[in-house]
Amino acid sequence: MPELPEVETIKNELAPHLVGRSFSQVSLPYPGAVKRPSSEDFRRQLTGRLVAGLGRRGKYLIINLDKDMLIIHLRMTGALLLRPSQPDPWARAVFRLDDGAEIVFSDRRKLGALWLAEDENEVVGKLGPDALDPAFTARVLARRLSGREAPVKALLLDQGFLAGVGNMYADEALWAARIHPLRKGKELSPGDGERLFRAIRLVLRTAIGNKGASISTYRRPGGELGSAQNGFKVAHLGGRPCPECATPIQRLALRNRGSYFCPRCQV
DNA sequence: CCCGGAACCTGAAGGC
DNA sequence: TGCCTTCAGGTTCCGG
Repeated sequence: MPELPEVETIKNELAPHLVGRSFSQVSLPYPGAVKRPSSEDFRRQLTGRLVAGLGRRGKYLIINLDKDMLIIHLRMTGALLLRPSQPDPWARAVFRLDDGAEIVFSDRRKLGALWLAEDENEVVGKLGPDALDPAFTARVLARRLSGREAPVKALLLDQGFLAGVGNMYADEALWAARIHPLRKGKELSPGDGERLFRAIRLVLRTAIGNKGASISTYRRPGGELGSAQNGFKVAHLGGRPCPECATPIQRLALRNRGSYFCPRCQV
């Protein structure tokens, strides 16, 4: 599932193909993928636009244009693929560039979303601090945790609390910080908060270095897999021994999501 | 504001 | 073999 490291990888690998190019043709096999404006206006207004640069806020990819910006969220199964060799049955939008290249927005479950916006805050305005933004510090995290009754895992998944962390990396960060996923935000000590902050940064940076995690459908723009999943300690590893103490990793359901943790290390 | 649950989606996997 | 249920989880919406 694309979380911050996956979107960052896609941004980095797509940029050389996109920056300085313009969109010569946009087609929408699934117009429902466009959230704003209407799919017809989206197509018309995007055609001919020049790409100035790529950015990211949380899990949102932001393609800055000479006017306006194209914002893409991949949700669960979305991918942006360069020149797919086979016809893609899950193509929801196809962007042809002025050099003949094609970028296909492929999304099996149709949960992904596209916007054309004048100001990014129309789309990402309610996000919390980006997990890799220098403005996000241990002090900021501690302040945001204070007084919160919700389980810390639920807070990490709330993009209004912190933008970029999803289910996999929340589990990895909580394991690295030795914090049980059900601990309430307000019950975390200053030491817990400091360890959690460092764990979040380390886990995300390591995953970016490994070009993201291909747990299920994630592919990089060239079709390659990421390798971050090979370094996972607990995420999706129910029943396997904890790398620290060999206790079997447990799974619990939190908000309809699988949460993996070590019942001995994480208290 | 805070919290938890359902809905949106489709394909894979498992039970019987 | 085939039908049915469950699971996968990022986000938004809604009710308490």
